[in-house]
Amino acid sequence: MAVVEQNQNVQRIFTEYLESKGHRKTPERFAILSEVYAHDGHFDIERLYGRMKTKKYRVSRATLYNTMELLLDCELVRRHRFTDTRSWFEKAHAYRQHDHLICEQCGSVSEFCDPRIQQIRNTVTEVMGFRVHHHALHIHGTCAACQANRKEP
Amino acid sequence: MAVVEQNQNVQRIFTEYLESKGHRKTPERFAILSEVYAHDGHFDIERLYGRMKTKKYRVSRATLYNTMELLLDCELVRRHRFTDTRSWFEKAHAYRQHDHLICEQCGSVSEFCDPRIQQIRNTVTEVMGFRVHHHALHIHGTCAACQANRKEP
DNA sequence: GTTTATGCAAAGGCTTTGCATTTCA
DNA sequence: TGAAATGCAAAGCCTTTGCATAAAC
Repeated sequence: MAVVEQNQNVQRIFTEYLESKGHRKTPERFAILSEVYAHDGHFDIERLYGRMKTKKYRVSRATLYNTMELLLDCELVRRHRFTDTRSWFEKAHAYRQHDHLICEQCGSVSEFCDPRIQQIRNTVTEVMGFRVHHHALHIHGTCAACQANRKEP
Repeated sequence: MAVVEQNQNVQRIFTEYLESKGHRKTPERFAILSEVYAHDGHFDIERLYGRMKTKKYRVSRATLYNTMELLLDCELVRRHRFTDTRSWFEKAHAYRQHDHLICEQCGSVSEFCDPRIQQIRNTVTEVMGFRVHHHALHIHGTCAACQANRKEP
């Protein structure tokens, strides 16, 4: 899917969400959504703030926090808590389901997919009656690069 | 394994760890370890502080934070980041491997086991060369009780 | 006797809140 | 016009840090 096309798609989803909830369609909200979808990978609020500040659109941190809540609610964005206390986000659409490998040496976060996780989700619903909304599998350890750099970490 | 027996076991592990690292064997550190192992389930620093304060042994929050780092390092304790920013801990020994179901309605955290997660860990190592240390699988959704309470959350 | 750990209070970092101003509907 | 969102700054919460005092070795 082309970038422009995807952008139109998520803007439409966000518009419908805002209308259904009776929220206002402010330019700040759409500028934030657009900036979020302009990049791949993870980001925190400060990085998003910096990007918008330097580029084109200046918004307050408060509005960033507020808008991220909306984007989380309509599932256009996902939130992660990795090892530090702050929140990390990533766009949720046009990104297949994936999980994360977190290197304890260099702090890098990489992605992987495994279909068995879906089976586990199904089992949890069947056996425990838990209605699954989403999941996060974080695998901590040492990435291949760090293993190569020093033999005994 | 009896509680007293388990306590002796983890105290021995902690002693050996402290000696190997050249750290001092202070009474505060062992009191904290003992209190951590006196309860099941998850706790945050404030709860641990409260328990020790009311009961018998008063330690500073700074010492709690410092000691938890030691207990994490020797793997007598595990740290979790659930939905809020603070850290949650639980004792690591005499607790079989398990993962967590987090209810988005009531905030309750329950546990489950699934052997397929071990297979996923093995695959990550084989395919991506990532040396796994530990993992955390968090499944978010609605618990059975909350589904029963209100049909449409 | 040294060196490390503790305890207290202050400082830090991320996030939330309060309120005046602006803006969408 | 009236209600809601923005922006700024202050406050909150959890955590880390600095430093004097106490204690382990």
